[in-house]
Amino acid sequence: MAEIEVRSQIIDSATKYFSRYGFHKTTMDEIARNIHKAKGVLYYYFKNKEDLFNEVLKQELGSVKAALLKIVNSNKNALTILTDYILTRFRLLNNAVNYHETLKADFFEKYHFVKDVREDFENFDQNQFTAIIQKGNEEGYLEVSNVGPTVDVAMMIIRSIEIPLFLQDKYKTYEKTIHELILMITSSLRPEQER
Amino acid sequence: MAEIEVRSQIIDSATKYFSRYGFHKTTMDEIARNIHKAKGVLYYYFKNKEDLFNEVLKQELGSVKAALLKIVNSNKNALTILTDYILTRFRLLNNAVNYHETLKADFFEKYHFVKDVREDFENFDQNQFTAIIQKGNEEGYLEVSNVGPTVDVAMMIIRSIEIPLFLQDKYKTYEKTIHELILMITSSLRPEQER
DNA sequence: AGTTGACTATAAAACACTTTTGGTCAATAT
DNA sequence: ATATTGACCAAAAGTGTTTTATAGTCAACT
Repeated sequence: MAEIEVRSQIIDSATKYFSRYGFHKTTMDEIARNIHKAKGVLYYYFKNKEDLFNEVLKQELGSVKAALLKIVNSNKNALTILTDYILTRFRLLNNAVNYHETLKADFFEKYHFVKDVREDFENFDQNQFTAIIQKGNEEGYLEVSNVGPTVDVAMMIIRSIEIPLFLQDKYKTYEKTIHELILMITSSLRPEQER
Repeated sequence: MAEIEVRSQIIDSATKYFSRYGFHKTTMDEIARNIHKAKGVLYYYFKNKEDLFNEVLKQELGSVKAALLKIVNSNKNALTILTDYILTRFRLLNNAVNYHETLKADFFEKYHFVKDVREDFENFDQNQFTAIIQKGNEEGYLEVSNVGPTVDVAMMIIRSIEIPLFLQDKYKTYEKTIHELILMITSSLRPEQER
C-alpha cells in the first residue's frame, strides 16, 4: 500500500474520532484499530498525538479556506463577495468542531501545538479581507481610505463573535443579527453617494 | 451598631475577598474574620454565600451603571454620548472582576444565582443604547430608521468583544481597534450628508 | 435585634491503588 | 530500504477511600 494512502487513511480515521470525541477522549489505539493497523504505525507517519491532531485541524481549516477562496475569486463585485465571505465563514466554521476545540482551549488549557495552523488561518483571513476591500476600492463598489485599521476592526468583531457563536451555541439566536452586522460593516465601507 | 452599617461592612469585606480570590476560593469565615465578626452573622444579613456574591456583583455593576447614566444624561450631543458610553463601558467593566467571573462561568459551570443581576445589566444597556439613538434621531445627529435591529447588532458586537477583552486579557491589544470600532458604529448611524 | 461559637452535613482535597493510554523499539514482513 | 507489528514501559487518567475544609444551622447569650 502506498505510503501516502496510509497516511491519509490515518488522517481520515483521526478526523472521525477527534470530531466525535475531541482530542482527549480519542485514543491513538482506536484511531489505528479503525483502519486495522497497529498503533505503532501512527508514529511512523506522525510525531505524536498532537502532531496528528494538528494535521486534522489543518485539513479542516484548509477546506474552509478553499471554499472562501472560491468566493473571493468569483467574478462578483466586492460588496457581494464581502457579504458572501462573512456569511460563509461563519457557516462553515460553525461545523468545524476541531477548530471549536482549540477556541475552547484558549480559556483553560493551551493547545500550543496548534498555534501555527491557527495563525495561518488568521493571516489568510486578514489577507483575503484586505484583498476584497482593495478590489472594492478599485472597482468603486467600496470606498475605504484606511484599509489596515478597517480590516482590524472587522477581524476583531468577527473573531470575537465566534466565541458565543460556536462555544455557547448562539448560532441560531444570532443568525438574524449577523445579517444586520454584515449590513453595518458593508454600509460603513461604501462610497458616499451609494449609502 | 446600626444594622445597615454591618450589612455594608460585610459587603465591603466580601467585595475585597471575592475580587481578589474569586467566589470559590473565598470562604465565608475569612469574610467574617476580616470585620471581626463570627461567621454566623453573615447569615443574619444574607441568605447564603451565593446571595452575598450576588449583592457584591450588584454593587459592582451598579457603580458602572451610575457612571454610564451620568454620560447619558450629560448635555452633549448623541454622537458624543454614544462614543463616551461605549468607551467608558469597556473601561469600567475591564476592572469589574466579579463580573468577569460570571462571564467565565458561562463556559463551564453556571452561576445561576447571578442571572437576575446580569439580565438587569443587559436590559439597562439595551435601554440606554436605544435611548441614545432615539435622542440622536430627534436631534438630527443620528439617522437610524430601524432602531431595534441596530441596537441588537451593537449589543451583539459589544458583548462578544467583552470575552477576549476581559477573559483573555486583550484590553491593551484591542484598545486602538476599539476606537476604530466606535468610529465604524457611529459612522453607520449618521445621517447621509454628514458622513 | 444582633451576635456568637460549637455543631453538622457536605463538598473538596489528599491519598493510595488500578487501569488506561501515549509513546518506544526490536523484531518481522514486504 | 520501507512499512508494520505487538510487547513493553512510564506517565497519566481514573477509582475508591479517607481526611480536611467549609457552608450553613441553631441554641444560647448580649
